[in-house]
Amino acid sequence: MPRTTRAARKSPRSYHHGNLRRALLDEALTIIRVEGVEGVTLRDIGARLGVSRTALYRHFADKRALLAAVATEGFRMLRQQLVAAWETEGRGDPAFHAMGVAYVRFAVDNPAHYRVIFGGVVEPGGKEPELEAEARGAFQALVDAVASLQHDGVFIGDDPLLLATYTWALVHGIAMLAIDGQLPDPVSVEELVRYSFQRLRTGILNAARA
Amino acid sequence: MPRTTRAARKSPRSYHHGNLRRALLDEALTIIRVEGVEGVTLRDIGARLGVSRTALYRHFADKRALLAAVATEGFRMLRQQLVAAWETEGRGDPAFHAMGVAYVRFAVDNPAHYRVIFGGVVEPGGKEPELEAEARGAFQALVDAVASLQHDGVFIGDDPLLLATYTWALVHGIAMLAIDGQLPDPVSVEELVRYSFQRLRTGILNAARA
DNA sequence: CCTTCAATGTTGCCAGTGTCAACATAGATT
DNA sequence: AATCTATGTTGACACTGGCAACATTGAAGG
Repeated sequence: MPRTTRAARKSPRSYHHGNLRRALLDEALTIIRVEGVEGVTLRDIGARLGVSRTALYRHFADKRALLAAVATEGFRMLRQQLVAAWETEGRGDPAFHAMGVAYVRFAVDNPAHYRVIFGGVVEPGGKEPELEAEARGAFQALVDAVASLQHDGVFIGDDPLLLATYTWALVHGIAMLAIDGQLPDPVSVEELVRYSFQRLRTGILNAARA
Repeated sequence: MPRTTRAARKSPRSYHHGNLRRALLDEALTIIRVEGVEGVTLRDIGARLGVSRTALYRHFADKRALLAAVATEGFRMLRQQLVAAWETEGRGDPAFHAMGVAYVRFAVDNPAHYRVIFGGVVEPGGKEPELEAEARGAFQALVDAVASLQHDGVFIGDDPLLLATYTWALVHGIAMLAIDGQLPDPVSVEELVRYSFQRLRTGILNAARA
């Protein structure tokens, strides 16, 4: 006869959790949101889920792998936001601006998560193929938009990869400075984004070419 | 009679080090360069200097304070590089480009150090007045250059603070993507910097205004 | 010169961390 | 019903940052 119900928090099953991997990911993300990456502790995650501290090792190689999975999910969410903004706003010139706003907003709304993705916590070198694929996917959304606007004659006909990387660096830099609290005093994120896209367009738009 | 010479590694004095604060900073920076921030250990630093593991607490409040000092020095070095490029190249239009190149080069040459400065390890919120001052100083070098070029009629007459922040976000974004290994495959840092400044200028230069 | 004292460095100790090895249990397969 | 594999647990270990108490030094003041 089994001891007591000994029910875990999540699932009705007692010993086997059923979907622990998913639960671990969600819990890790919750902690990251509230306390930042530093607050993530394998023991704490286990305790919150009513599970042992090493249960995690049946689903992730180590702590780094867990954070890599969190980063992977971050790239996926980011891509969804970007594509949504692009499609919703009509895949045109204003949609490109909306993409930029959505990008920066994602970082500002999820600063700790964004830092897990880009803060050097996990590197895209060789290992973690899923992470690399998802990263490429997010970037591809931007490249596609750029290529589309080039095709419509809105943007100049430079190498779309270079052009997309250029704009990516810009929004990434804005996002990073913003979540690091490094923006000079009277400058707000919204103001900076608005101004940056204004200046960016003047350099990118075909009409600006003499 | 004193035991033995018991000489530490640095100074001829035995018990008192003489300039331990400086030595701690240098050693921390050396470790950061080689192993990254994760490799920094109070015990290891102490051992390398032939000093106890807690000797550090007579010169820094805690580990965070040590890293904040490293970041402060990083800002100082960065500002020196920027000013040097600006002055050496003649304070003109090409000098601005040289500043950008120097900025990205600093990050690429000292990736781990750069991440200590901007990676959210230490925040510029309230505490650490020296860090904030040095951060402001580095940014001011950029603002001064922008204002100078505006005065000479090379750049458009927008708010210099906004314009400077815009260019800063761009080089910061390039630097971050580069040291994170996130640049898409065939794009090199040098190529991206060159292209970005080309595009940036077309947006910034007064001549580009219809 | 001798005493006193603040600055600086040391040792003992603690809670907390990631991770491994050995073991326990459950659910699926035969 | 017996067996096997996936999944979860317990016990241990080395390592970390940090505190309290103690030790040593060089300088200041009589």
